[in-house]
Amino acid sequence: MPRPTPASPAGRAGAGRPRNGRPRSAAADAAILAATREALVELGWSRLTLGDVALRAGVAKTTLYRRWPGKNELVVDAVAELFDELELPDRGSLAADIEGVVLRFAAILARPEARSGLMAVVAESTLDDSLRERIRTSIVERQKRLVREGKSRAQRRGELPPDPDPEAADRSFDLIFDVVAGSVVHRSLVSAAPVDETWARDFTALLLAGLGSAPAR
Amino acid sequence: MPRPTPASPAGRAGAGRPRNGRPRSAAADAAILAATREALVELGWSRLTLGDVALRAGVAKTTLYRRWPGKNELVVDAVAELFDELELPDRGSLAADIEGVVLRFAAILARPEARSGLMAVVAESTLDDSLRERIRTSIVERQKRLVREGKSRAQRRGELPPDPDPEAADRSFDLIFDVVAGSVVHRSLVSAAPVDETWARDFTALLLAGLGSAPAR
Amino acid sequence: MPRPTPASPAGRAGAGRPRNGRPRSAAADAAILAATREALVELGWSRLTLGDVALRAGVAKTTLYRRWPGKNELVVDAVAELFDELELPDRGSLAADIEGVVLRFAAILARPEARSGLMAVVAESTLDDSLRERIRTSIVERQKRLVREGKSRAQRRGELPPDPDPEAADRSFDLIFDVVAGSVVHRSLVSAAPVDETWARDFTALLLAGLGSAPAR
Amino acid sequence: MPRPTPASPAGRAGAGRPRNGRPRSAAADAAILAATREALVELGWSRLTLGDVALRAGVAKTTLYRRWPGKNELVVDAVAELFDELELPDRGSLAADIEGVVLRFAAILARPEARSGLMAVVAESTLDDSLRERIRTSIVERQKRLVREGKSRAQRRGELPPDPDPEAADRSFDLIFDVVAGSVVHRSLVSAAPVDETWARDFTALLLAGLGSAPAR
DNA sequence: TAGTAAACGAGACGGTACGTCCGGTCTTCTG
DNA sequence: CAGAAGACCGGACGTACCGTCTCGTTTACTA
Repeated sequence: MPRPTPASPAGRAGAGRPRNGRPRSAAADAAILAATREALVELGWSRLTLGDVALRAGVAKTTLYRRWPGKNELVVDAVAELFDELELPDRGSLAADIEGVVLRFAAILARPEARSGLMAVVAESTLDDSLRERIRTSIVERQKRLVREGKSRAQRRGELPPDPDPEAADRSFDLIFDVVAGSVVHRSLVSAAPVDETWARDFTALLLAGLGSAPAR
Repeated sequence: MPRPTPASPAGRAGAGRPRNGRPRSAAADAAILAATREALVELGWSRLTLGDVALRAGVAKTTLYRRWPGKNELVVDAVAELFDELELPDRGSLAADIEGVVLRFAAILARPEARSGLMAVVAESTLDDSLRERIRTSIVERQKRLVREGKSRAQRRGELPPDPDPEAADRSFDLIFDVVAGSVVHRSLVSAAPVDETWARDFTALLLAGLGSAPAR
Repeated sequence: MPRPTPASPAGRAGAGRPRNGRPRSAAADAAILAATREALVELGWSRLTLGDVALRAGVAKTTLYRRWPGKNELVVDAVAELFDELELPDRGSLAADIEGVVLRFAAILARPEARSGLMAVVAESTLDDSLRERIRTSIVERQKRLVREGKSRAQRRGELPPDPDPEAADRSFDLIFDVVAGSVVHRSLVSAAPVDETWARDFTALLLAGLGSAPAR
Repeated sequence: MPRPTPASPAGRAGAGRPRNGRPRSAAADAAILAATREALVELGWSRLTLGDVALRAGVAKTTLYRRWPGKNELVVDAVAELFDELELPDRGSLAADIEGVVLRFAAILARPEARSGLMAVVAESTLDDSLRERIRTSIVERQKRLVREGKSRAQRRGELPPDPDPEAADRSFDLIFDVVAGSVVHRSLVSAAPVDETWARDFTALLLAGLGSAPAR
């Protein structure tokens, strides 16, 4: 969680600025993000109020606006922290690894703060490029590490061939990420059906079969 | 679109009710839904206001509330109409059919009123079961017809075996729907990358390979 | 109190406008002005809050802002009503009439809502011409009637000569008004000393002696 | 102006306290009072903010609060300085002396910082006794010297009889002060009419005639 | 053809949240 | 230790929408 002071002006680098004046309270950041998640659970995105978040965090509204420009940015940061706990333990085979990550991802999506927060900011991002970028860097790119690790682990095991063509590798890489993340999200949020072991096994079977013969073009 | 008067009290059936009094203007419904889509394009879900929709539609706020209970329900109905134009022309092979529907689906998602409207109501539905149900019946179930038709068409062509076990058939049916819809949505809204012919071909290859050996278990 | 709807766009004339829509609640106006005076008593001008006034009046803040542009205008109207109760009963002689009006005027100024309200809006009016105008028409001009009546009554009694030169009459008229009102206000608000019968008698003696020989020039 | 450091804890007198540490900047006091008057001119009392005063004075808010308890007290001190420049040059006759002081007093009231500052603190003082006391000692009592001097000068010239009864003398003294100050203030701030030589002459005539026969009771 | 009942436009209503601003206090670093 | 800087809490500001309500008006069907 070493996410930098959220609203800091991009990059922020090291301690150059804060020479004068009272420094910002470090505790406030954590309290605000925690309060945001708590409010998301109880109220959902649309009924969530910055005044209410400030109240829960024991902080003045001013403090909140000093650090985040608005509700969307705050929610992105609050939700991003949830996904940092995703890990990919080595279960011995590619199939088991995939099933594992699918179930863990679904477990996070089962939490109300993730469900409503994530979808709402994605919706907002359709008309706000800076917000989309914030989501991409804070959440999406951050989790591609899981696909990356699973793949190289499988290559070490010999379950997948090494990448001959780096360009094609990239393409299949992005494809897999979209298929895995998209399918799980759709199943759990839109179809509103459980992502249980049965579904995970079926999905993994489909994906592995596709992967095996997919070298595409 | 023969969608029934939206806020009508479920069922409704034959014209038993409207015995006397001025009937509801049929034009108003269409004007309101069109105005809603227009406002979604310009403002996105969160900045869209019902007062503004009423103004654009040349209608009083009262009229709007007489027909829909709130913003979410209105947006669901406005967006649902967009998806009714999805068709599945017979392109001669299962692969071509899948590529076709993926591209058409992506084309709809490329329209701003669909992007922000759809994701926003999905987000809202995480804490509102009746809204989720409305989405399911108005949008999701409605489009499963495409998968159903593509599948039976492929079975007629002999590209897919007939369903031996109806229970397993249902499972694979839902799985395919989530994979197709979820992957396209994730690619276009979250990854913010284009769903072009290259991607559609790659995705179709992966899916078909998986389908071939999927009955697994 | 036939004071017109306060925020009405100047003049307003008769009932031409309110053809459409729900009409404004007449009761709300009275409740708001009463609540304003109540709050002035308890809090004074600077601690008085429009939100608090709305709360006391059992009215939404919006309603308040729909009728008055701001705190100053509201307070002017609330205070103006207080001065409408000033009367000038005929006590038989000019001296007795003056003493009477001085005491009644002082009695109004002794009420906290008048003290702090009046001075505060006068202070604000030093940088706001429209506010000064509002004070002039709503309060000052309104009360000149007292001087006018007292004077003509005295002329009828033969205590004062009839006005030969109307221009000089105007000048002495304004002078008397400023001297009476200014002295009483200064005594009671700045010097913070009581305007009792003794003071009223002394002041009246001074004024009458001055009046007798004042036509000067 | 040798007014002592305003917020100093009453009395204190000689340099007993400031034994060690950095001494308070003497320049800061003057800068703050000047900035206050400047802000009063531009903004009026209600829009004047302490943060803005500190900024104009080139001083931190902390420094300001160390010396004055709040906005009202600061404004009283800033306005009080303005009235110290009132003098009463000997113009040879009582009538000329009165006309002179009336015009000079009006000239000060014509300055925006005096107009809005003075009336605003008077308004505030209606619910704050300590503020009223501060106004009385800093402004009102201070200027009674003018009436005192004019009166004894007139007695020396033989224009007024010596005071036989000291109690009655006091009463007429206060009365004259309220009439002069009150009339000028009311004419210039409430009636918003000019206090020019014509008005000053009319007013003086009225006052002198009243004074001549006023020994009251 | 008249009556009647509902839908309609307009807009005021009580509320809630917004994002900003200011008042006073506090905490840090510099002189 | 005074002072500059600025973050902090609290709370009012004036605005924008919400969803409801009350009007006067219009438009069909029914009697």
